Amino acid sequence: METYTLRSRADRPAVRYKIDYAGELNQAQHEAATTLEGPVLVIAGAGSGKTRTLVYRVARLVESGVSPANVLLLTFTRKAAEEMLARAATLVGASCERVAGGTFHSFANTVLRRLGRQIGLEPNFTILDRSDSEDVVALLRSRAGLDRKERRFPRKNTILEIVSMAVNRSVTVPEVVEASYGHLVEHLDDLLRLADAYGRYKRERNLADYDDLLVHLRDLVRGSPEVASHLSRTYRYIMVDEYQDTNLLQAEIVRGLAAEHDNVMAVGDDSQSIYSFRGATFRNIMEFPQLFPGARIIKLEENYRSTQPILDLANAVIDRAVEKHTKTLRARVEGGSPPLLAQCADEQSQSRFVTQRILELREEGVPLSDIAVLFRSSFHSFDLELELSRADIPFVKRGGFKFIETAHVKDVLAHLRIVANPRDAVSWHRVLLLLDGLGPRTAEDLLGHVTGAAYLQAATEVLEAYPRRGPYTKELKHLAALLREIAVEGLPPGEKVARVVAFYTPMLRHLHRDDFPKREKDLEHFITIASRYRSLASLLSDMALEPPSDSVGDVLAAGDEDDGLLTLSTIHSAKGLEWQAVFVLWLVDGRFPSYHNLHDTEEMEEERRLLYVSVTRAKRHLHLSYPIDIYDRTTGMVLGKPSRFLEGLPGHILSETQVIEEVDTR
DNA sequence: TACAAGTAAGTTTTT
DNA sequence: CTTACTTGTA
Repeated sequence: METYTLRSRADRPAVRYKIDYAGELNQAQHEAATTLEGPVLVIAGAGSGKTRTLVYRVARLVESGVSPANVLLLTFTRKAAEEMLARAATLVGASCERVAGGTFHSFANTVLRRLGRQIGLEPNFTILDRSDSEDVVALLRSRAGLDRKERRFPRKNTILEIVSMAVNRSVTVPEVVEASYGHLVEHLDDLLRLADAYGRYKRERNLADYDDLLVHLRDLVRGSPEVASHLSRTYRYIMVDEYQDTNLLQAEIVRGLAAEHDNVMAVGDDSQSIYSFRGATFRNIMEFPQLFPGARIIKLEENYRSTQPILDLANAVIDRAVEKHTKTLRARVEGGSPPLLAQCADEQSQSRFVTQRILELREEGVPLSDIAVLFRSSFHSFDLELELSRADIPFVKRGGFKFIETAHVKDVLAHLRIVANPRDAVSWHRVLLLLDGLGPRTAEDLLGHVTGAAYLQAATEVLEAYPRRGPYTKELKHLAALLREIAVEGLPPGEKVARVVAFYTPMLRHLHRDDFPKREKDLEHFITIASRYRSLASLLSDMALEPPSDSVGDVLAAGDEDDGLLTLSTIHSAKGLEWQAVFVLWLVDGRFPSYHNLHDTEEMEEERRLLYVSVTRAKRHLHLSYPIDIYDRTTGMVLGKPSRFLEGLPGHILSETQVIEEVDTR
């Protein structure tokens, strides 16, 4: 038969992009943003436009015709994901907001609510936060009779640290004890029994702690080929930000999710790995090419954030790291002067120095919202907070204690969690103890009956029919009525919270006679937060995974924002952020680096990276400060030596100054 | 026996 | 300010 040839359609348009990718990104960024298929590792130095690159890559994917629903963006906080997607949306359209995004934990939560049954997890499981987990451990410990004082058995906090460390580092409990808790070796058998009981307890009551979310998701993608393949086909393009702060479990999850396509872009900076206490390891970055053979590696080294003198300090700090990884930041921003190192007589003087400099900066036109004060530990800012209030400088504090972790908010939450998961013994326990005359013994007896009930209705009937008599008999009936009331499907979450608060307020007043007004305000605030939600389930998940970090003070202060709020933050919570002016407090050996980590090289290296992260948050103005001759009561040490990370730096890197008192000449 | 209230000490970083 | 332990009370 003869043939007739159709000519190829030369005029068929290749995808036409609205965005000029080559023009708006530098060469390395462009390569990263436009490489869509296959594994890619992006080593992104601080301020190198990593976020910008990710945003453009999302846009590129969408412009190339990939459905947003097939893209997964895993970030360190949900806020980071939201911001990136919003920016991508302004580039190519609102559909970008349909990209799946969030933290590993929140992603795991979503998937497990849908598919958890495969591994024996009911969809209404309750997420335990750290203090919930501690409650469980305390209960199990006393049940096992391990709280008798002759044994000097470790505290619940320590027990959980060990168990959690084992999970996140993917090692066994004995290995953790041997490596980091040598003094507890004699208790190893009991620890193992307790760890075992803890796992069983959670399984029986449909509870999951933070670690479980990751473990379950890992098991899901590893244990069941159909589920893995289903997920892998849903999420055809995966991006993981802050890869240096992922742990082995998370790497396994990524590996499993990408099983069908290998389309993974991991972005990170080994010099900014600061979460090893959570099991994170920058080895994940190093080993990415082994996990994904054929991975393309792209380095972003040009810094668009800071002036060269600031980067000189950053480079000098990280240059002395034991394991250094070949990356030198080069500034694209002109000018700048060396960072200031201020020696202060005492803590007061440091606080006043910072306050005064902030006021000067504001005079010079730097808005408060573009200034931050960073510190190693949350409590390092207490004195400064007083000084700032005196000077009428409004601020928000990130990191440290959150409003959601206060006892009264947790009490209210516990009622709602019972409704969501009637088997949640932790919340039952908490709620029952609130009743007058009802203590741990009675609560446990009641729990035996209550959590056997499959439905809330049955559980409330148990409360009403409880045979033992006490001052609490009537209150149990009230509680039962409340729980039934807020279990009604159609009632909006805000209203549910309001009813619990109404029920709880008399107890609050009784429990906290001295300071209940402050706490009542927190609860009102909580009602407001809750009314933003459509479903109780999403409210509860968010409160566990992405709790609002604001406190009552912040809400009030936010009213008068002429030039915004000053930020106070732990270094950990400052990750990924930037400001025109940055202050770093307490650069004293023993505080920063923290005395906890003085003995261990690995941990000392992490402290060094923490300083690197702090320094690279600053765009133009950087102030480091330290008080001298501080007597630290908890350790009995006199802290007087500047941080070892600043020792022996070339003279021109820092400009050193001594803060002195004005001489009163009146 | 079970609960409440009072006293003495310990506090990194976070999902 | 919270937690663990001690003492006091019904």
